[in-house]
Order: sequence, then structure tokens, then C-alpha cells
Amino acid sequence: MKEPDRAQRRDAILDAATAILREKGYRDTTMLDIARRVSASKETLYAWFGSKSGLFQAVIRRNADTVRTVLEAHLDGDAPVAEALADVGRALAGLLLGDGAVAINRAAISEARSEPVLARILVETGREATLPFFVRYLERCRERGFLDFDDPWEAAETFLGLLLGDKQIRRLLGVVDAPDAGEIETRARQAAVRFLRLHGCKALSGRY
Amino acid sequence: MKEPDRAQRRDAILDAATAILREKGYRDTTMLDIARRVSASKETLYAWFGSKSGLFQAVIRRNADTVRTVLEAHLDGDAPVAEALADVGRALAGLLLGDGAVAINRAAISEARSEPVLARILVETGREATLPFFVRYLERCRERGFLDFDDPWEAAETFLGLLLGDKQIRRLLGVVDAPDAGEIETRARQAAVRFLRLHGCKALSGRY
DNA sequence: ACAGCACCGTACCGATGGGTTCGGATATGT
DNA sequence: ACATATCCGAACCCATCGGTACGGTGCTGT
Repeated sequence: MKEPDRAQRRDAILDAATAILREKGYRDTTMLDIARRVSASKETLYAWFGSKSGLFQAVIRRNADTVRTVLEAHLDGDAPVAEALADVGRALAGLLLGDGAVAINRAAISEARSEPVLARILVETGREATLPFFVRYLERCRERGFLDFDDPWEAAETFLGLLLGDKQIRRLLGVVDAPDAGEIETRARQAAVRFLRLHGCKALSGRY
Repeated sequence: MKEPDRAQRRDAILDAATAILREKGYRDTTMLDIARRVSASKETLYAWFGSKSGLFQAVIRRNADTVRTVLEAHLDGDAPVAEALADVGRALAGLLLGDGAVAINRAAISEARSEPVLARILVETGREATLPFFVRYLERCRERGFLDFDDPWEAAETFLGLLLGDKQIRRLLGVVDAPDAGEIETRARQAAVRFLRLHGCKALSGRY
């Protein structure tokens, strides 16, 4: 198989795995399911990815890449702080509360005790790869006198808390649906407003 | 078996189930494991609880009862708002981030897609049974002019977000340990302070 | 044209665990 | 002391699924 075909096929397999993961959850997603959906054989899946866990590690990595790319795009402009925060809040809320991320997080959590590989990959390529950008952004704002806080990592976690509340847990438990565009918008705005109320420099009010 | 013995035995079974759940996770906890630990037979387990799911529904219910009891105790005094918030924050953080609740939440999340029973019970007996007390408390504070907000449910979620940040998710993913007493203390205090900064009535500063 | 490789489809293996059944033991109530 | 109900322990049934092996097929590069 030629290289471009190969990459395309690999993407198709990961797409199928993602789709079935969303439909049935990790435990109930069998390698045969995935093989059938893309008209591949189990043998090929094992040849390419080694194991079920390996296949889903690839799924997680690919997903995390797209998330990271989207996120960084919102943090390198020089928009007013309130807008930048709302922007990143919108993106983050949409991604983390969406069906895809929920399915992946469920998978990682299901296996967290016996086989923490998925969880480790998820955290490494997700939070630990993405949050530093946000932290650096917050520090830049502090240097310019727009924001005030002691620990930027703690501030970042505060923003996450304000943005998500306990909605992410309820999503994982399956008792609420993914937020629509309207809810995402209000969550992002509220989080930005409240974060500024906590950490915005009073002296600069109105100039954010 | 006499009634008191029966209740005691039931408790022993639920204790064993909880312990093994914490050790091995839901999927890897077998009915035989539980039976052996309490020197019971699988038949008895099925006679009493119907199924594995039924047994763990009972585990969740019993756990939720103790959580609710603890929580309510912190909300009916007339301590200063800041102290009451810190109190409930301490209790909540200790419980929700502890090994027991983490194991239960993992179990519910693992089964959330195919068999949402555990998740439903968890939410019904947990959040939906407990949060109303907190919401009523917030409303009382608003009536007395100590707090200011539009929607008490949203305010309650904000408090949860400030208290937990994304620590609960990282706990579920197994990448951080349960917080020690010191961390719980600072989380609770910080959450209370910040919540008051957002929703405390300025006019009453210093009188909370 | 032909050798070689990758791939498909299917059958198979081994282990696991939920749930059921049954024989024998123990306790309860009369 | 006897009848009844409950419980233990072990064997059993059965479905599932990760992983492997194999025979057949089509594309690739020479």
C-alpha cells in the first residue's frame, strides 16, 4: 500500500474506532466491530496497532492533536483579555463537553485502575500539552498588568472550574446532553467575567 | 437469620463490595470475589441483590446516605457565611475526592453508556439529593442580605467549580492522589473566599 | 509474467465471569 | 425431636472477546 493510501486508511480506521467508541463505549467496542466497519481484518488491526489499547492510544493522540491546535490558535493574538478568555472558554467548553471527548474520557476512566495507559496518554497529550500555553498566556497578561494572581497554574485551574463547574462529571455520567451553542456561549462569557472579577487588575478596569 | 443479624450481614457484604471495588475497579470485581471475602455464596448474593448491578446500586445508596447526612450537618447552624462555606467545602472536597467516591464514580461512568442504572442512582441519591440543601442555604443567605446572585443553582455549581477545579477529573483518571488534610483545607478556604468575592454583598464586607 | 507482500475473511483458542443448580450443612420455630 | 427455610461451597452452563493462525486474493515492483 502506498504511503498516502496508508495514512488515509489509518485515518479511516481511527475514525471508525472513534465512531464506535461513541456509540458503544470502550468495553463494548470490539476489535471485530472496528475491522468490519472499515472492511479490514482483525489481523491488520493488530499488525498496525498491536492491541486494542494501542489502537485507542492512537485515537486519543490524534484527537488531542486537533484539540491542541484549535486551542493555541485562540491564545496568540492580542485581543482584549476578556475576549481571549471567552474565546478559549468557548473552544474548551465545546471540546471537553462534546461527545467525542466524553467518550474518550469515559474509556480512559474505565481502564484507569487496571490499565492506566489510556489515562496517562490522555493527560499527557491533553491537559499537560495544552495547559502550558494557557499558563504562559496568563503570565504574559500579568506582566502587562492586566491580571493579578500568585500561581498561574492555580489560576488556570480556577478558570477551568468556573467554565465547567460539575457539568463535565454529569456529562461523563450520561445524565445531561452536550451543551448547545447558546449554553457554550454563556458558560464562556460567565467564566471570563468571573475570572476577571477574581484576578483582573482593578486599576485597569474598562481597559481589558 | 434474625433481623439484626441480617442487617449486619448485609452491611458486611456492602463493605466487602466497596473494598474490592476500590481495590480492583468495577469490571474486575467479580461476584465470587465478594462472596469469598465475606464467606458467602454467590447464590446468596444473587438472592439478596438480584445482580451485580443491583448489589452496587445498594452500595451507592448506602454511601450516598452517609454523604448526605454529613453534608446537612454543616448547613443548619448559623455560623458566619464564610465559615459555613468553608465547612461544607471541606466536607465535600474530602468526600468527592476520596478513594471511595472516586471508585464509585468510576464504576458509574464505566457503565454509563450501556447500563446507565448506576449513574442514575448515583446522581439521584448524590447530587440531586444533596444539592437542594445547599441551594436552600444559599437562598437563606440571600434573603438575609449576605449573598447576591440570580440563580441559586448556578451559584451552587459555581461553588463546586471553584472548590474542585479539574481535580475530580484527574482523580478519576488516576493521575493524582487523594488530597491530604492540608490541601483540602486550602481548597475549601480558597473556594469560600472566591465565592464571596463573586457573590458576597459588598455592603456587608467584614460582617459575613 | 511472476514472485512477494499485504491484506481480507473466517475459524479457532483460551480465559473470564455472570448467573444457575444442587447436595449437604446449619439454624429456626414448633 | 422434627419440619422448614436459609445458607454455603462447588460444579456447571454459556456467551463474550482479545488475540492468533491460516487459506485465499489482489496489488506492486521487477
